[in-house]
Amino acid sequence: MISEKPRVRFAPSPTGYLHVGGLRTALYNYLFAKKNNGTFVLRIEDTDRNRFVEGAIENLIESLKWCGLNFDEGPGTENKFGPYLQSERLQIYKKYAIELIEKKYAYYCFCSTERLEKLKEEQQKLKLPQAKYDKHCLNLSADEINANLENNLPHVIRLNVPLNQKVNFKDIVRGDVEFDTSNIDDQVLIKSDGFPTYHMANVVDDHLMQITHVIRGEEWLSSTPKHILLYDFLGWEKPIFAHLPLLLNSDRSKLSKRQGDVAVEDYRKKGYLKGALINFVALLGWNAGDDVEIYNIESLIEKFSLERVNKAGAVFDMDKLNWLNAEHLRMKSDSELLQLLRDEILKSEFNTLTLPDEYLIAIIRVMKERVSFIREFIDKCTYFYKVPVVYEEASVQKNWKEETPAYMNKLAEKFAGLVNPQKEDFETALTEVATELNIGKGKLIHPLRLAVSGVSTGAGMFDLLFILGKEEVLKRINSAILNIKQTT
RNA sequence: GGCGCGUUCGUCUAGUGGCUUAGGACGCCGCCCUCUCAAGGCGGAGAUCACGGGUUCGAAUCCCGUACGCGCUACCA
Repeated sequence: MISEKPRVRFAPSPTGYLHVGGLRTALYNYLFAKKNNGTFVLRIEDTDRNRFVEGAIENLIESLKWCGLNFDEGPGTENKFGPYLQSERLQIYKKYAIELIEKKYAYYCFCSTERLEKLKEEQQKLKLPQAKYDKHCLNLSADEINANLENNLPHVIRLNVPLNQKVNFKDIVRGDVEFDTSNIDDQVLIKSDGFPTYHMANVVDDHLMQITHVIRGEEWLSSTPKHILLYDFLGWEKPIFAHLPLLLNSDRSKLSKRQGDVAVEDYRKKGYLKGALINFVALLGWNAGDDVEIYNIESLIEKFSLERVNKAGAVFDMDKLNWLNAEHLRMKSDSELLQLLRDEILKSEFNTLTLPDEYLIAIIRVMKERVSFIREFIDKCTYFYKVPVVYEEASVQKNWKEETPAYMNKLAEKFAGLVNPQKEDFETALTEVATELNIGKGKLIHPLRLAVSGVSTGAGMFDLLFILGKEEVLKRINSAILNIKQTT
């Protein structure tokens, strides 16, 4: 446990949807906060006007909420640390940028993109280890700067990175990391449109919002020294860093849209349960050190620790997600499943049917062990929703023999005599018929299943009969006798 | 190219110097259960712990090097 209450943030840029990698980052932040009685902040890093996407923020928050990762502070919550949209904090960044300029830790740069490009080209031609800004504008006189500013010359503000210094920090996941400032460019802090870059905004906000732990993706590890410099120049206390391993495609490249679904909403639409998605994503890069694989959010909060986060990237394995989905589905109560199934029916071809709760719950009970997705309570047993019109060819060949119609007639007769039959009554009746005909029960069960369901797989035979009810069963048997054509 | 990070079964991982003939999970295969399909139970195949050197009585575990992968190298985040 952390003694002081930690404050962590999930700081996505609103590019249109919540990426599963982002979900994992958000989740670890959330778990860490909840575990340590801390605060989970959502901050929107919308400082790139070129990448503005209409509705992206709403969509992001919607996905987060669906997953159950509710933030304590963020857009819409009134708090002394707001606003939480960086685009609404421009003056704040400007203020600190000016402070840095006054301390000579930053400077105005009036270089044109043309000059910058030319500089880069020349440096590449010289095969320099890397292209860096040449600090040209650092040498401008005060008069020149003022004149340029007065003439409204386009400009940026750059970080004045010192040469030949070591910057090191301790990362919770990676241990000690060290960089040489000679490899760090004079990063733009404030762009010519007045917006800050990520580096400036994230440091200023993390400080002002009193963030204690910066938990983010590994792609930020390389720019952390710039942030360290900024904290030092501004005289601020640094947060603790934890850089998370990346999520990967099956070919070990960074998880991308090209190779499958990456948005949380995609998985939601495909029918994954939020509990399963969370469980799965939590285990991608973290484990408690034991053999437990199934978690709900509470148990994750209880067990989570940043120290047990792995260093290496993890491949997103759909097979395991599917298995987890089935496990989570089975953990749900009948009434929870009923609600989910009703939602699913509304979206299906059976949305006009009036189905009583007891009927659907009966289906849920017999199909629960046979499905991985809610939609399969429909797709894997459509015979509960409609009369079979086609009969599975392979099963017809295997089970529908010359004598079968006679057997089925006999069964139908026996069933017809039953009064308000329960599951066991159907079973007894079938056993009697088998005995009378002097055949094995299988000789009746298989063709009966085909006649009643049209397929060869599914719920137990007598469950099936009971759920459908005597009248429906009789109808289907008779219809099958008329419609199934023997193939032999 | 430079800088940084990483590397245990196909995949997610356990492992922090002797308990390890490297354990679990998903997937795969087989058997059992059984009216089918599942679920469940049992079992199997699957990792020379990237490679090469050290340190040590002893290394997947510590050190060095190499290879490979990934990330960053923007007035994108």
